Order: sequence, then structure tokens, then C-alpha cells
Amino acid sequence: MNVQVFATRGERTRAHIVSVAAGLFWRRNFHGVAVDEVASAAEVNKATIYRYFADKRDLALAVVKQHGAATLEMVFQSSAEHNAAPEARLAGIYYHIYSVHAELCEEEGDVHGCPIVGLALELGQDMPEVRVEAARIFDAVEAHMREIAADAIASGHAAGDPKMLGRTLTQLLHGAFTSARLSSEPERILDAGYASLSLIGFPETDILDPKAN
Amino acid sequence: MNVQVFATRGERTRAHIVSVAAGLFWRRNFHGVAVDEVASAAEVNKATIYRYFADKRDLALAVVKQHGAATLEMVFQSSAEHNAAPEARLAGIYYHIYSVHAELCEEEGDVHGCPIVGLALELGQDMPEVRVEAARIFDAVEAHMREIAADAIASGHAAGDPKMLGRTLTQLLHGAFTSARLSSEPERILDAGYASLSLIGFPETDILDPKAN
Amino acid sequence: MNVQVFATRGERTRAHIVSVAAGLFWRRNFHGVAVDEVASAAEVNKATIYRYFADKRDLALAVVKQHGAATLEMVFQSSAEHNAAPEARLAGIYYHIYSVHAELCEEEGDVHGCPIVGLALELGQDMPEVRVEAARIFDAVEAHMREIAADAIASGHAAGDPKMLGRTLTQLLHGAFTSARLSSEPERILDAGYASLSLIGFPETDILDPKAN
Amino acid sequence: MNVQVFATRGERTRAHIVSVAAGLFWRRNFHGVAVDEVASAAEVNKATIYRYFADKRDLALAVVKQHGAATLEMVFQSSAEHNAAPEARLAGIYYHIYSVHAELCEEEGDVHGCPIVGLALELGQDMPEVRVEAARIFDAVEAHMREIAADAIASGHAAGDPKMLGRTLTQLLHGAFTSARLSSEPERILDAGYASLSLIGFPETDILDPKAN
DNA sequence: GATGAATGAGACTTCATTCAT
DNA sequence: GATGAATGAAGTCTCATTCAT
Repeated sequence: MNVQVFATRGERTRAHIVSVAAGLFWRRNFHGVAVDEVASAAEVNKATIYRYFADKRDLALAVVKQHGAATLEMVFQSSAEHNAAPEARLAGIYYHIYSVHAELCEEEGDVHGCPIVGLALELGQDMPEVRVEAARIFDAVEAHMREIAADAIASGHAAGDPKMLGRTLTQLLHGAFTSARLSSEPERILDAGYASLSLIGFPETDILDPKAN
Repeated sequence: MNVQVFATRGERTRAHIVSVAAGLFWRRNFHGVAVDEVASAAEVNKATIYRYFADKRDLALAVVKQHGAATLEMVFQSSAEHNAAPEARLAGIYYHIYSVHAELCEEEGDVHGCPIVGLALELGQDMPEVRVEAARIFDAVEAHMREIAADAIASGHAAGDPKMLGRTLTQLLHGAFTSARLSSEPERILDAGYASLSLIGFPETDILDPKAN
Repeated sequence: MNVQVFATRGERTRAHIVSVAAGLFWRRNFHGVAVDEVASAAEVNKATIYRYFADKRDLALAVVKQHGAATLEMVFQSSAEHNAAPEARLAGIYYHIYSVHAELCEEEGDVHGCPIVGLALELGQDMPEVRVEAARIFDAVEAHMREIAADAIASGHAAGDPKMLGRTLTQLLHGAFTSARLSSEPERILDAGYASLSLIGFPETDILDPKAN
Repeated sequence: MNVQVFATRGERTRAHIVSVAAGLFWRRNFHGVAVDEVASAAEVNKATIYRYFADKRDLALAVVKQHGAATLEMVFQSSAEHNAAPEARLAGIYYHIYSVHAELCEEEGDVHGCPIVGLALELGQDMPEVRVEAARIFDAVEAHMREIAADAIASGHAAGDPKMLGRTLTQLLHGAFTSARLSSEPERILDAGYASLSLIGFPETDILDPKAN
């Protein structure tokens, strides 16, 4: 896992703003957060934000890009590196996501779903770049899922077309976020995880059991 | 199928406003639509809206309730009545949703996803009622899916727990909306439809083929 | 002299805002006056201003139009109606302008020049409509001047081309404003007045003497 | 004609900034130009500007002073040196001004008028020094005009008081700038030039004909 | 001494919402 | 009861100016 190091002070400030904004947008939506709040949460002046971003929407785009990259890095790549078996990789992904959401839900009583999708849905209409960027990120997710599917098929656990299976796994992931958020039940993420494992030929596993991990 | 009839003029006005608002919120998001626009699109005075709804968010809640009821009625109930076989019922649901989205996408070049989820995600944070109402609606959806699953299991096509299968089918539906919206490709709804049919034991069907319908 | 009466409440509000803004812009320039100040000086809410004007510049355009019309009405038309002789008409115009400026200068110690020209110079670059509207107004002024010139020529007092003479009289009027404003001496307006009278064949008159009027 | 030579590097930098700012303020007004733009146009760091000038208005004051001095030098002094006859001196002044404006108007489609007056009108209210400095400069202009008038009277071409005639010539020059700027017609400067020549006793001349020069 | 980074204060503008006819 | 008019409270953004390296 690469950790990006920022040479200049400006780059650090910019990245800091993006990451603070990501947290706020995730928790309270794009329209629910004022630029003033981002500024004070990031402990910078509002004008500093506008030094690095053309406007508020541009900040959201940066959030999608940076957060998307970081998440792909953290969740998918690392799970691919550490776990050879496809079922373990899939479980790693779901377990990671579940943990984050369960923890935050405990603290705040709400499930916030996928921040990238959240921003894309809220801004997609008047800022297509955000939607396109989100689509690009989930294309990458789907590629990961496709590899998992291909491995499972190759090892004889699953059958069918890896392309379609990868897509279904991805859609199920989307559904996991949405359904957990609507119901405020993070466990629904685990449900989707088990269903996904089943789809690649591993039903009846308890690999995702929170108590076991 | 029940058709609700509005006796008084006020009830008709109210329903008209809700339905106009539903269309606008769907296409351009809650925050993207000003109350003024709702008023002029519905051809009523803005103050009239405030006669029927406490505030804009209350209007959104009404949209979720009314639209949710109508959709359940239209998509799910009717498909249950007309089609005995579970695969046909599932296909009916997906085909209906696909048609609406494909048509709108032709006209506007964008896939708008599920309006109920859209509002719930946008307002859920500062208006939990909307999220709760949306959750209730999708509980009903899940109940439908569970019945379909149960029928498929009963007829020997599918195996497993109808409860879990119903949930997976529901999550896949959520994923269908999200993924179609992000990619602007309505066909992704069909992908999820086929995956769902496969999950209940009907792979390799072309029951959803647009050309066949 | 026509006094315009505004039927509706909105029209009155709008006209009131314009006239308050005209005064402020005249005294402190377009950029020196905040919309907040216009609002509080007019005793309306800021949002009311934006109900009637697209933006601040649009308000300035309205000022130019309304003030231009009013001034032409008040200064030029009325002087034309009441005074048959060209020299009297010219003197009437200058005397009126001088009085206004002298009075205001006494109160505030500054000569503010022509408000229309002031706005046109300040906004002309990024809002050509203002400059064009100002040009239109001064075309009308020049037409008045041309008539005065023509009458003076017809009566044998002046010689030359009424068109060129009208233009020169107009330019001298512009110069009167500018030079009085730069020097903070309203009397320079009278200087230009005497020079103008001389140009139409009436040197050595004391028709503009403040003490005589 | 004196050419000022700057010994130190700092003096050169300062003069360079002033001259760049002069051009920008002239073309786009004081408020239309950000300090950032001056800095990047002058290819210096913004903080460098604040090393030489207390604030933006102070820069404007320097522009008025430097540009005023340079213009007086260039336009008036030189015309006085090279042309003995008053009508030739006057024509030289007008022709010079006209040429500059006509050329710029070809390039940019706009007549920018007198930069000194422009700044003075825009800043006069909250920075009297600028207005006072502009007044001082135009007192010098008037002195030149008075000399021309005196010479014309001495040679029998014109009659009247040289003081008043000088003032009128100066006001007509102001009017030339204003009227050309409002109408976007540089030729109006020539109109004023001919009128001025006529005022000092040289009607019917074509000394200003662009084709002849 | 020069430069990128940061700031404070205030500008304009837009809502959702309520008033008064 | 319906409608045009009005409002308050924010919100986004910009700019001149100063800091720290």
C-alpha cells in the first residue's frame, strides 16, 4: 500500500481540506455542509479553500477523486495483495466496509453508505464530471470483482461468465450500501457479503462473522 | 388494483402538487428544485403549496409516501396479480422499471434511478422520517421479493432460505438503480434482472429481451 | 411635464429602489455602494431588490434609464416649454444643473458630476448596455442642443452648422461636469454655461448670475 | 523633453509596475483590475507591489501622478516646443490624442477616454488625493490652453479673455473624451478639435484630417 | 529580499418562508 | 381563499492584504 507524501505545503493543505470535506459530506451530504463549516473543521480560512478549488462543487469532485483512489487502494488493492483465495478477498472487502460502517453507526446512529455514490447522486445532475468520475471508480471496482469471479470460476467453485458475475457482485455491493443506509442496519452489508460469497460458490461460510474476526 | 379517487378539490390540488414535485425532484434532485419551480410547474401559487405542506421537506415526505404507494401498486401488485409464475413476476417488475428508465434516458440522456431512494439519501440526514418511510416501502418490496423467492423454492427451481434470497433480490434491485444511474446505462437494469432470474433458478432466459417484449 | 404614476405596489417599490440607488450611486459611485446599503436606505429587504433586478448591475442600468428619462424630462423638456428664446433655454438648462450641484456641494463639499456619465464610465467596460443607454440619452441631449443652435442661427445670432454647434454645446456640457467635479468647483458649470451662450451668439450676458436668479 | 532615468533597480521596478497598472486601469477600470492581475501582468510577485505601494489606491495615485506627468510631457510640452503657431499646437494635441484612441479602438472596439479622469472619477470619493492630483494636472493643461488662447488673441485671430477661452478649451477637451467614450466613436475627439480651432479663430481648417496627417 | 500560502472582511445572491391585500 | 409582495437567514465567493519560509 502506497502512502502518498506531499512535498509542498500547498499540497498538504489541499489534501487536508479534501479529507475533511470528505468526512463532512459523507456524514451530512453535500448540501448539508456549508463551505464555512469545511473551513472551520479543517482549521483554514474559507478563502484558502477557494485558493485550491474553483468552487464548492469542484471540492466535491476532488473528494470523489481522492476518496475513490484512496478507497480502491485501501480496500481493494490491499485485499488483493494479502489474500490469495477469491473468497477471502471478497470477504476482506466486505468485512472492511462493514467494520467502518458499524463503528460509525455505533457512534452516530446512522449508516452513511458509500460517500462516492452519495456525492454522485446528489451532484450528478448539475455536475456530470462527478457522476462520470464515480462511474470510473466503480468500473475499477467491477474489474476487481471480475477477477475474483474469474478466479472462483477457474477453481471450479463458481460457474458462468466472469463478466456478468463481476457485474452482479458490483451491483450487490451498491445494494448493500443502499439497503444498509435506508434501514440504518449495517448488518445488511454482511447479508450482501454472504450472498456474494454464495454467488462465487461459497455458501454456508461464516468467514464474515464479526465475532470470528 | 385500487384507484384512489379524490373527493374534494383540495385533495386533488394536493395530489397534483405532489405529483408535479415528484417529477421535478426525480429529475433534478430535491435541492436542485426551488419551491417556486414546483409552484409554477403545478400552476398554483406558491402560498398554496404552503397551505397543504408545512414546508418543502414535508412536501418531499408526501412525495415519498404517495409515489411509494403508487409504485408498489403499479409495479409490484399488478405484476403479482397478472403473472402467476415467479420468474414472470420478477421479469415483469424489471421490465417495467427498465422501460421507464430507458424511455426517460432517450429523452433526457440521464438515468434518474429510484426517486424514493434519491430523496431518502438526500434528506435522510436531516429528516429521518423520509428515510424511515423509504425503508418501510422497501420492506414491502422485500416482502414481494420474498414471496417470489418462496414460490421459486417451492417449485424446486431455487434453493436456500427465502428470506435471504428475498433480501438479495431486493439489494440487487437497489444496485440496479445505482449502477444504471452512475453509468447512465439503463441496460444495467436488465443485467440485474437477468442476475435475479438466475438467482431464482432461471438462468439463460431471454424473458427480458426488449426486442421480445 | 408628465409625472408618472405607478399603479401597482410593485411598480412603486421598484421605482423607489431605483431612485434611492440613483442617489447613492451618484454620491459614492457604483462600487462604493453595497447592495445592503441600497436596501437599508430604501427601507426594503435586500431580497426585494433582487426581486426586481437581476443583479446589482441591472439595478445600475435601471438607474441610468430612469434617471436619464427623468432628467431629460425635467431639465430639457421643461426648459424648452417655458422658454421660447434659445439663449433662455440654454441658460435654463445650465442654471438648473448648476443649482443642483451647488446645493449638494454646499452640503457635502463635493461636486458629483453627471450621474449617468459616472455610471457609464464605471460600468461601461463590463456592461456595454449601460454605456449604450447613456449614449442614447446624450444623443437626445444633443438633439436638444441642436435645436437651440438652429434657433440661434435662424435668428441671426449665431453662424455655422447647427449640427456641429449642437455637438460642441453637448461636449461643453460634458466638460462642465468633469471639470467641476475634478476641481470641486460648481462654478465651472457656470463658466461652461457662459461659454455656451457665447457660442450661440450671446456673449456678455449675466443671465446665469446666481445673484440675479 | 526630459527623459527620466532610474538609477536603482527598485526605481525601475516601481516605474514598471506603475506603467503596467496604468494600462490595465485604463482599459478595465480601477475596480475591474485585481492586484493579482497587475502582479502577473508586471511579472512581479504580489507582495512586491505592496513593497512599493501602501495599498491599491496608492498605486492608483502613483499612476495618476506618473501618467499625468508623462502625458503633459509628451502631449503638451512637445507640441509647444515643435509648433510655434497656436493653431498648430492645438491641432498637435488633438491629433495625438485622437491617434492613440483611434488605434486602441481598432484593436479593442472601445474608447477608453482619459485615464487620469477615469481614475479620478472612480476614486475621487474615497481618495481625494487622486482627484486633487488630477485637478492639478488639468490646471496645467488649462495653463497650456490659456497660452494657446493668448497667442491666438495676440495674433488677432481670436477675441476675448484668454483665461476664459483657456478654460473653455480645456472643458471642450474633457467633453471630447467623455463623448467619444460614451459613443465609442473616436472621431468625436476630432469634432472637439475642430470646434477648439474654431474657438481660437481657425474655422474651416482641415489640419486635423487623418488622411492629411 | 522574494515568493507561495494564508487570511479577514465583506461582497453579491438565493432560498424557503410569511405577510397583506 | 388566492395572490403578489416582502422578508430573514444563509450561502457562495472574491479581494485586498499580510504572513512565514
